[in-house]
Amino acid sequence: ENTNPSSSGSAHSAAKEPTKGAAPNAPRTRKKRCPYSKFQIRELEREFFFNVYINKEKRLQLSRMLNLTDRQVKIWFQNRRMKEKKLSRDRLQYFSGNPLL
Amino acid sequence: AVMILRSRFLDARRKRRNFNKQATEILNEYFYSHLSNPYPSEEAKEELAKKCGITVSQVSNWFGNKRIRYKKNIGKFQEEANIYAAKTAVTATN
DNA sequence: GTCATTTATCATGC
DNA sequence: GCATGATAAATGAC
Repeated sequence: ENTNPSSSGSAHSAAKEPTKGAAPNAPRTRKKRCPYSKFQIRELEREFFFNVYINKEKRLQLSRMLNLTDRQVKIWFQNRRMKEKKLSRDRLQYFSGNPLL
Repeated sequence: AVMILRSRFLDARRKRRNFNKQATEILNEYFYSHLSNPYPSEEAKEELAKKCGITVSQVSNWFGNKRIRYKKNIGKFQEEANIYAAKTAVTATN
């Protein structure tokens, strides 16, 4: 399902790389948002269930298994923690003021 | 009963419902009267949320979508911008 | 690290 | 058929 642009070979073939020698290009293009596959989400969620904060070792391991960069896995956990916090806020707001509780 | 509430909560989060006309009116009024800096503070968001009968997150979502969609196609919102510009001008004179 | 945001994508309303 | 609200990747301030 997931047609990852960064296929086999170099794991960091992103569109931007700061240290590129003789190319002081200022307009570094923002990486296009690519939704992750069901398999990738399942594995990320599985690890998130065990520990909300992931180790550097497990992060590297996961990134290799899911064909993602370390940065992507790190960012995913950050966004996932924010999502969890928002879910808690929404739950509180929704169930508060409810006559059934 | 708790499970019913929980399922209803999950469904309510997934289903999308349009805001009523009055809420959209209030949000647009703020947006076009702060077009140079359409970034309401946290306090302003809370006040807007209260006046519109929606949550602060929904206010943030509305401004996020409005900013990007306005920037992507200013021409499409020109008529709308003129309407609210005139409206705020009238309220300023009163 | 958090967190507001940008952007694209998803899902629904009509 | 797009308009619109919500969510998912990605960035940057701090």
